[in-house]
Amino acid sequence: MCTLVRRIKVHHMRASAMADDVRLGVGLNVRRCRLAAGLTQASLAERMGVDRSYVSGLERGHRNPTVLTLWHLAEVLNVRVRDLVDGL
Amino acid sequence: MCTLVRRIKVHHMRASAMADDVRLGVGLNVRRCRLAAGLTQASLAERMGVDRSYVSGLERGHRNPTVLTLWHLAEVLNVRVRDLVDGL
DNA sequence: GTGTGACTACAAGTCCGTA
DNA sequence: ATACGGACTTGTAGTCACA
Repeated sequence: MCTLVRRIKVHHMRASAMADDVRLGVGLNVRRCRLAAGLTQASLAERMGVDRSYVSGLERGHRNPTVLTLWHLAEVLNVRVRDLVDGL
Repeated sequence: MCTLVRRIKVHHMRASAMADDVRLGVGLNVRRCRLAAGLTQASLAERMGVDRSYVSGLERGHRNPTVLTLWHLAEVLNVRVRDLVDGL
């Protein structure tokens, strides 16, 4: 499981900090694309067919979305998935 | 463009077929990058700290990895996450 | 218009094996 | 060296009421 990942992957940084960075990076990308599209969290959530609170948690880096979720986001935001993982 | 065509066709396809396309797309990208790095599934799995059977299922499009998993893959494969979501 | 904790269902990911 | 499966634990998806 992920405990193994931690043991192996800790080179110079703390594993939990890296994980947070990744999630927050995606969250900020989502927020940037959402605002660029002129959408509120509520309207984005409605177009995706998910709850607004999920979008909220996502943008704040509290969620670790799957590639399927990223793809749904990209569709609604009219961007590529790669734009949502920018900086990673 | 391919992505645009896909986005249009989406309205006429079953949702599960789209999901399969996304998962398989990631799987093929992973396989391509892994072979380019000269790694076996076993060595990739070991370096990531995940089970080898997971890598197998991933490359065959049977898995829906999270962004954290994609990031771990990218690190070990020495590529960017965007390279793993190429074509999406 | 957004942040948050608690919640259930189901998928992510493990560990064992087979071929 | 890889595909594939079963049974298992952990975590994500997705929701809700309330701040």
